[in-house]
Amino acid sequence: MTGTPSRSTDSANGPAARRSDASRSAILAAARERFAADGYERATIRAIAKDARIDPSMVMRYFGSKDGLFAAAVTLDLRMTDVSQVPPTEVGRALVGHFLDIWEANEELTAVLRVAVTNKAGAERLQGIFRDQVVPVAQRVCPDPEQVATRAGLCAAQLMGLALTRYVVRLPPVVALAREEIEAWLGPTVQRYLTAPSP
Amino acid sequence: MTGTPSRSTDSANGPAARRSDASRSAILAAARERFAADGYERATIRAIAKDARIDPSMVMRYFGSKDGLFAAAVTLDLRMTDVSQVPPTEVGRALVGHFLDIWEANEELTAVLRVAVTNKAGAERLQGIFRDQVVPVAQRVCPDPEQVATRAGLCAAQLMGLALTRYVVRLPPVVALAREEIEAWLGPTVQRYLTAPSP
DNA sequence: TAGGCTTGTCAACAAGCGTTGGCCAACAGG
DNA sequence: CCTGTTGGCCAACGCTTGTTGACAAGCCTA
Repeated sequence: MTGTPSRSTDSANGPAARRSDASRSAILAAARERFAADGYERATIRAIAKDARIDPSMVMRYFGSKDGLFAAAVTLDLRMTDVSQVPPTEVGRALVGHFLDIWEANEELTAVLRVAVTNKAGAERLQGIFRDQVVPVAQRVCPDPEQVATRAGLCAAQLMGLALTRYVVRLPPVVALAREEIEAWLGPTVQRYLTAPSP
Repeated sequence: MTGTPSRSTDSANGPAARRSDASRSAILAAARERFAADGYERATIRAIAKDARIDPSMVMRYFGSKDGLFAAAVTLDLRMTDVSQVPPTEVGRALVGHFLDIWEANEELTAVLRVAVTNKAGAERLQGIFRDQVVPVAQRVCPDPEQVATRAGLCAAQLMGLALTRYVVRLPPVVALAREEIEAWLGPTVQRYLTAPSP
């Protein structure tokens, strides 16, 4: 998999592959899963270490503390660059679909959301994601630059509400929705929040 | 069992006033506050008891366990009966306003939301509130009886998303919104989810 | 082969948790 | 008065948590 562990060239090859990389990534994967399923407090270092089949003290050695582990495990990239390529009237629907993709691809967003609710650092992480990744996208579709933040916030409220009810609280009617239904219902909403004239 | 410590009339006077009622309600108030601010795990019995200026063991005596305390502290009544009195075209806006009222009147809804994210019993409590109090209201405004649950779920997603971003995660642009702005933006959304033809 | 990092195991620590039971003071009814 | 019930505090229990340090085995270089 890793091919050459690169003992020789260390200069431009990134941070020098270590023998423990397998353990590191096993811990990170287990951590993501536990944080997503249990939230911050109930995702214990001991449980994560057990999932990764490793000693809890190794988690501490590699990541310093539980906070450090969370910071290392949850680095979220929404990959929202291609929004300018869809027709302007379909931006809402495309964004809804994109978020559904991300939400179902892995558990990182669920982890962020769950942790953000009970942990201050988690909430700040989510605020940062919104500021650095959501607002800039809204900036490209939104007419009035003064309203960008507000409109992005409205979209976030709608999309995170969907995620909350569908993936976390699991309200039965929201869980039962098909992908196309979600796009058809929420697409126009997001579209309006982004582009409609201010009411 | 309980005997009759009541001084005078015990027949139709409810559950017989006790000498400890002041302590009981102090505990319940502190519990609501802590659950809303910290979520289930971090809202410790010891902290709640300290807020209520009482010994932790009394909390156990009165409410049996931490689960029992949560069940007793968070009994949520959305008071959603008067929806039939507003003009049918204004139902969405009225509902948004009503929820803002409830959310800002006390901290119970925030408590339910925060606990529902990390605690299974909390999630079931929220599902019950949705089933028993939200869906029936939608039933009265919604044309097609087969779609009532779906449409109620969509409204819940939008409204809980607002609450999540405004009162829990505190995204700055959402916190900054004025009440009229929220009603103007979300009202039409909720209205559409409830009454517009299925897309 | 010797010596220094790295990776891993094990046992323990202090702190905090929910929970329990015993004890004392204040009250109530006879 | 005495007696039983109630309200309250205190000290402790068993357990789990994040975190630490000592120590053995493995690898790499010299």
